[in-house]
Amino acid sequence: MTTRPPEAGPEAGEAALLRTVTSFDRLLGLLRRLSTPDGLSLTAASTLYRLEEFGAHRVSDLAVAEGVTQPGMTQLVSRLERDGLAERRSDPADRRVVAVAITPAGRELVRHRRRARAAKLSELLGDVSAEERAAIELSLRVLERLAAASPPAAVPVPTPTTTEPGTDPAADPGRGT
Amino acid sequence: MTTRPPEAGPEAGEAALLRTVTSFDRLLGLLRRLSTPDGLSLTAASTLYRLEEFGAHRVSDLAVAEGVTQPGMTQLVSRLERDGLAERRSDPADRRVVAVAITPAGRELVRHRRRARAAKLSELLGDVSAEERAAIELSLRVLERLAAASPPAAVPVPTPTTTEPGTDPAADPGRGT
DNA sequence: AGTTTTACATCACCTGCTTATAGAAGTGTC
DNA sequence: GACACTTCTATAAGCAGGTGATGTAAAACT
Repeated sequence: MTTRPPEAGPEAGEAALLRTVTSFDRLLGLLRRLSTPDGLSLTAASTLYRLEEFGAHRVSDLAVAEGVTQPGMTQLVSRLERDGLAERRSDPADRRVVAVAITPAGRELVRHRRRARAAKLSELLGDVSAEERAAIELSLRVLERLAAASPPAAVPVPTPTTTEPGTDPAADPGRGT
Repeated sequence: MTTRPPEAGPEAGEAALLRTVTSFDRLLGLLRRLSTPDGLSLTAASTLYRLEEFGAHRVSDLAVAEGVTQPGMTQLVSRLERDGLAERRSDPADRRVVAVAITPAGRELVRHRRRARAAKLSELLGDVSAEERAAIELSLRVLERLAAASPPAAVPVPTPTTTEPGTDPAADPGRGT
């Protein structure tokens, strides 16, 4: 662990990449330690966050965005609906489409979860320097951006209206291609 | 998204923390996109990495280190053993204990996986600036360190010998408390 | 109108965890 | 040195959350 500046040689970057990959594969273990007892799986939480931030989505767009198959997302939406956290709305313009939207209860749970996990994360970051903390915050945002931009471009609702995202019950779930 | 220096006010850190938590919960989706077809779950990969880097571990230590229950780890070890990637050795000093060690085939697979995922990650990081890339590398190492240090301190084998870690078949899997 | 494509749901199945419990081996007590 | 107690791993039963294959209805093409 030499304190190598980022502009080191190219093969040094190669070695660092291998280390980074290892750390990557260990992330799930860390996520498990942050677990909160709200009964929400990681995919469920991420989906709810998305619905809250960007408004209604069609099922297939959610599937791509979360990196699961369409049947998997259909089932997840069914679970969310059963628990009152999301709801299905039919699109009058295209009756094949289902628009999935978050419910007030879903919003409430998202708020609670965010706070609970923030507290846990804050505790976990107790011994971390401000510099490292800043690096974590930056890199997680970058990684999130990468996830959104990667393979088949899972672009959420383009929010064509000027309403608050996710608050418009008639938000157009048009596909994001 | 102002380019705020890390020494900003305390309540600004609070808001950033909430964003960070959200990104955190989305990490699984990103991990799914990196998937390689080697049939290794994230926990399995992380466990193999650990065995490769730090040598033999007892089952319960692995369970703590990976954040799963002891029966869960017993089953994972059984799967690894069935696939020839790890093996159980009995500890003559304490016959309750099982020392789990990686096999040559396991090492081989770890090498392949690391390279395959490094290639995928490298591709994913194509548009990322060197600065952001350095932040990612740093933060992942910090997060890995945090995971290792958090709850009941899952310290691996102290490697009392001077042999290459993980290459000594008789590495003492003494508990790390 | 007939074919093809798109969008979602359903089905059967599997992996990877969980909790509860059992069993075997070490440890401390008297 | 027999007893209770603790520690370590394994087993059993069950559930959540995925997958791939397929069904069904609506839209789009020609």
